[in-house]
Amino acid sequence: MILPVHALLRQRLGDVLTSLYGLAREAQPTLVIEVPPRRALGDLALPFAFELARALRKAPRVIAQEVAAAVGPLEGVARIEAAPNGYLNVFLDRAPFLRARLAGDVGPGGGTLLREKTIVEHTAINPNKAAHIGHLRNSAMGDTLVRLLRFSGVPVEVQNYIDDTGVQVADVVVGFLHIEQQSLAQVEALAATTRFDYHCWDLYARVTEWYEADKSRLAIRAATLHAIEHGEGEAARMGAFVADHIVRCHLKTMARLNIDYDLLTWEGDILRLQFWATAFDILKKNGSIYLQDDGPLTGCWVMQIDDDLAHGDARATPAADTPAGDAGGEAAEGEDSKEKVIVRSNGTVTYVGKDIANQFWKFGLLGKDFHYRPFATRIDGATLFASTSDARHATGGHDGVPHFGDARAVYNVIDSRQSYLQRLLKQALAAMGYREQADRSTHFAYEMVALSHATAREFGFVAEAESDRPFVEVSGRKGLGVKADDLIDRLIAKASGEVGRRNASLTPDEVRETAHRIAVAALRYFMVKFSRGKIIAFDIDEALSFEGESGPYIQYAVVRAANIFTKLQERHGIDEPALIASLTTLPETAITSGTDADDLWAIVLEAARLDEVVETAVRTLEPSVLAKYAFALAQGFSAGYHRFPVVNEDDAGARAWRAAMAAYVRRQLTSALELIGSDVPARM
RNA sequence: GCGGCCAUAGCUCAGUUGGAUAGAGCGUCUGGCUACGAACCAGGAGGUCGCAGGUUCGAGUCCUGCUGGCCGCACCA
Repeated sequence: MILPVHALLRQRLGDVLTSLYGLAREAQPTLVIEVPPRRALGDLALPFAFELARALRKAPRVIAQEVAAAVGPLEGVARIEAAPNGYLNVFLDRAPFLRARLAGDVGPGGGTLLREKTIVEHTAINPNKAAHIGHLRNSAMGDTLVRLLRFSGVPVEVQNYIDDTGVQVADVVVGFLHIEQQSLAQVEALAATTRFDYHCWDLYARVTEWYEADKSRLAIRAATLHAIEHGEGEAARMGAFVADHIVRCHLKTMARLNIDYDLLTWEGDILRLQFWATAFDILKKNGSIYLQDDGPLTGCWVMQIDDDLAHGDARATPAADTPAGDAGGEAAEGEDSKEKVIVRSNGTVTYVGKDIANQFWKFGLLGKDFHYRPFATRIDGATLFASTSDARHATGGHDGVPHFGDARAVYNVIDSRQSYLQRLLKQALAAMGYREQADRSTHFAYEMVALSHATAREFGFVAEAESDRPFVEVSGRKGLGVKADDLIDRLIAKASGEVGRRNASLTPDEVRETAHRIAVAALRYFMVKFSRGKIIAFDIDEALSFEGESGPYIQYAVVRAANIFTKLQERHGIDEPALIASLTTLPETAITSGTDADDLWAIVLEAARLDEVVETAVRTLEPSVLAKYAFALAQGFSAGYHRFPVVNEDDAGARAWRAAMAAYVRRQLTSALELIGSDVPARM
């Protein structure tokens, strides 16, 4: 871990800049710390002298020289020198650096993040059909964000929002009742004996066609939706059953990928517990929304869309936010001002309204709470809770029910097509005067997953494979897409073949377990290796490949590092703790002098940067930063693995320091893989 | 029309508080298993960073304009 070194350097250099040039902390440039391109130049580099050159009327090189001369001894730092071009280069004390980290003296910590309760909402799949590949990007990104935050010491609550009262559930209910003519009892029997989520997948596509064949049938959908919203009759009971059962299917699918949740929040509970009514009162009193009495939106409660906010962050210039309350005035001034309907003229609330209520609740601003019930068992054996409207089913405030909601920061993991609506949420908070909450309300947006042409063809979607675009869009509505479980199954099957071929001594169970771990690494790495703003053209062959830039490549590096210690034990009778202990007495030249030493050390230094990389990943909300880092580190290790033999090395000093490098890389890569939700098999 | 995102090697992508010679995977060509496991490694070829201005000691990165592509801007969610 490198951040403690950064902190030490910033502290001391800040002092030096003050005493040398009379610069107060506020007057100093941010002390950017980077890694020089080659180890011979140093281990850390600071370019602040360039920035100060003008203000101090001195050449960067002179500043760097003066600072270097004034720094004095610093723990863990071998020397600091000014480069001819003006960089200040820092050389670390290599052997003590690695010893301290292997001894566990330097763990994660020292970051600058807000360590207060944070809610991350992700997954939120409509509970009406099987999860598909597109959903996996959401869940993989969201879960990795959660792990990154927790690694950084932030307490996180993971929520999965379940839209059990929406049109998509209604559509499947329509399919069962009107196309398949099934009773609730028959549907229950079906669910008990089939892949229910797959059945609903197909049924949903049929319902879409059924509507298209006769548009008048859309009235049935409207009636069914109304019945579900009001909890009336067979349709409502069937809707509840479908949602519950499909959610359990989704949980199983996600659990296969090491993804789970603290709480399921059900939209139906938001309705039944009148969360909206409460939020509505607040917004009305505040003037944030008002009844439109003129024009096409007559009879609707609408919210003024603030153009300043529409541009991005709800950053507050005092001029921009003070008069927000009087938006109730006529639209006289704003030629391009818009209104968003929150409550329809028929009195029903839109999705935005429900979301506003939910967002208020997440921040503890609603003055109301759900009841809670145990819903399922989590991966680690703990209880997954779900919201409920019924106090009788609730476990109350005792029995170990955590205090849900009431967070200081909220991340909503939702695809970028919903950016506009997510901005409305921020605006609603800001308009209410909850400026801080608006600022800490973050839309974690990402682009969609499409299919490559080859994969689209492979799945038989020929008609959709237009040639003018580099990818084919998936559509749950048309049943066009790759189901998550199918993909996971194929990955496991493929990996099983490989593992079986390479490890004849493994039992079938061991093969399967190993293949599963490899499949998870492959899939989850693929889902996070691209930056959020990129559309992924999913290609089955590329995803199934375990070579090159992949999760399994990283796992393979860790397995090899582990094997070194197995062999060391076998041939030299030395285990990892003994080896680490021996580092204090053996010569250090293998890591301190010469080209080979520089290259060995470079791998160690890179391994130490995990905490720095995690901080960057969180600051930029870009899990791909971690993925790329883990791959590069594995790559560095793999190269070193060929160049620096351990077990076959005769020199005890070289052997020990090389092994120490392997031990540290192994630990850091294992942590990095954990952050993308992947375990490391013992063999592969 | 307004707003957001995207444009870097043949293909897919990194390059993240502006910094030292623009990197990686795939593909392609050459070489390496008498093994700490070749799911690997070494090396070659491959780039006017969409275009034009601007800011700066320094721009793939920041600003302005433009071009091309995608997505939003519902009394759907």
